[in-house]
Amino acid sequence: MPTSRSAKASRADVAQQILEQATRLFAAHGFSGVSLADIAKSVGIRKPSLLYHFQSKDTLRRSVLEEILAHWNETLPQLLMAASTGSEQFDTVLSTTVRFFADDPDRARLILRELLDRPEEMQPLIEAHVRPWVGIVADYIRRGQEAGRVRAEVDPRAYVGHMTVLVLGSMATYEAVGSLGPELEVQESSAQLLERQTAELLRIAKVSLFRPRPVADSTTHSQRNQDFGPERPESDD
Amino acid sequence: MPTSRSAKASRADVAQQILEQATRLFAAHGFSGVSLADIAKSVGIRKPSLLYHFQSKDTLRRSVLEEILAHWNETLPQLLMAASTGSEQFDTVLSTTVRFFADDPDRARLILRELLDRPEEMQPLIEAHVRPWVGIVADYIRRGQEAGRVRAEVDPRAYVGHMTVLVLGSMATYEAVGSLGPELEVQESSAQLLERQTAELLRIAKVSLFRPRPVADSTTHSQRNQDFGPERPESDD
DNA sequence: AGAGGTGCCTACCACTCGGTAGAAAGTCTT
DNA sequence: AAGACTTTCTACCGAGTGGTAGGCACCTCT
Repeated sequence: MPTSRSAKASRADVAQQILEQATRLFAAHGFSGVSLADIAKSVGIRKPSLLYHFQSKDTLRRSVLEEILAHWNETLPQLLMAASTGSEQFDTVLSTTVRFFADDPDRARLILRELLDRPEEMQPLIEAHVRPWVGIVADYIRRGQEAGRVRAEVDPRAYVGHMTVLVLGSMATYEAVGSLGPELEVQESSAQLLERQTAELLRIAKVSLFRPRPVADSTTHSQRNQDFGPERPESDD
Repeated sequence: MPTSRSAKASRADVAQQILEQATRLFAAHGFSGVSLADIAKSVGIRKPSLLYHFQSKDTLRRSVLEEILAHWNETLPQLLMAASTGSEQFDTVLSTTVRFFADDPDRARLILRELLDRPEEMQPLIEAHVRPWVGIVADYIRRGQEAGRVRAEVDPRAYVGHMTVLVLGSMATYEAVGSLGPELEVQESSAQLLERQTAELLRIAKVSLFRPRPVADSTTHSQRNQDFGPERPESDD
């Protein structure tokens, strides 16, 4: 076993570079649209060197996917522990999910591609990595429905499914979709575009979940949020 | 030029079969995940015969895409003419879009893949085929905002973009996403699953657009739609 | 110094890819 | 029946694919 990692490009370092480039290229062109030589070239090595670190192309694909899911499993539970109330937990899951994919849209592209290419293989991964917090959100929604805060017609699990797809799809295609966006003449930066998309996703997710607050009358066209529910833990009936 | 089409498998017939199988296979495995031999085999011919009908693999890809867009351009304007009021037009565009992809989820998969694989190439196609009715919807939303019917914070074009992605993504991955759905023990048929998805998409699209109707108080948990706006053409302020 | 391991390389393999050449088979017109 | 045209076929091509064999430089430990 190696004892010191002083010299340049230790093993883990190269493997990490390969993973990064593979993620980028698979996300952009799909698994079968990228050759091992392409990936090796973008790392600056030859194909057999790549196969020294990952036994096969399929191993590399699985590693890329696992890295994303591992990162996900590191991120969410940690933030979730800080949230005590159900309302905070819901907010955490929602905004963390959106930001996780906004931080690196390649993640969304890659998972979306896997969902399209290998739905049967993704099914158990969804079970393992998504179910737990689907449970948290679903429970919160159910309690919200009992309290009258959440729209009765919402099916908790179906809601989570649709929001997941909305986030994945929006982030995966944010350039093409964003170009439909507001009629700005000025060019928006990618960061700005992503920020706007993120805010809008959160809005849609909340508004399609929570019942509107009962407001006496709405004669003014004020921009006040009428049904952003989770900031108000106690329902009023 | 051919004068009679009596015999079996006229030219157009074979070309149509090729298009259908190519659509199916490209949707399932992606453009680079399918070989011309695969497509030819599923039609029951050899590869050179396929290349007799379509000069190259890329020609075939473009033809598949064009066929879908052509079908789309046949469907929508026709239904749109029947709709007189802005509210009806909005409803038509929304439900037609959802049903167009629910009718054949392969359409959604294929377009989503193109969006991922070739965003630059898709941009002008989006311009040409999506802009017109984005305009209709955006105008309707803007008028709705002036009348106070539509949430002021909605950006019309961004809204259309997100709804498009939501529909595409939901239909493209409806099996995987639907499996997260309600906790039914009974197996749901694909048709039922798609029907449920369709209804939920329409719900989300409307609820995230229209302002809730002012209701005096909501002490009962009635399932009455509180903010399905478009059935009520005149606003009340 | 030298043994052993690590990481990368060149060279090569069998196979598949999209695409072409050109002959054979069918079909229609006269 | 004969010619002309359309459609399909077999055979083949060069390029590129994932993957292997084996050597070579380098580092570390004894």
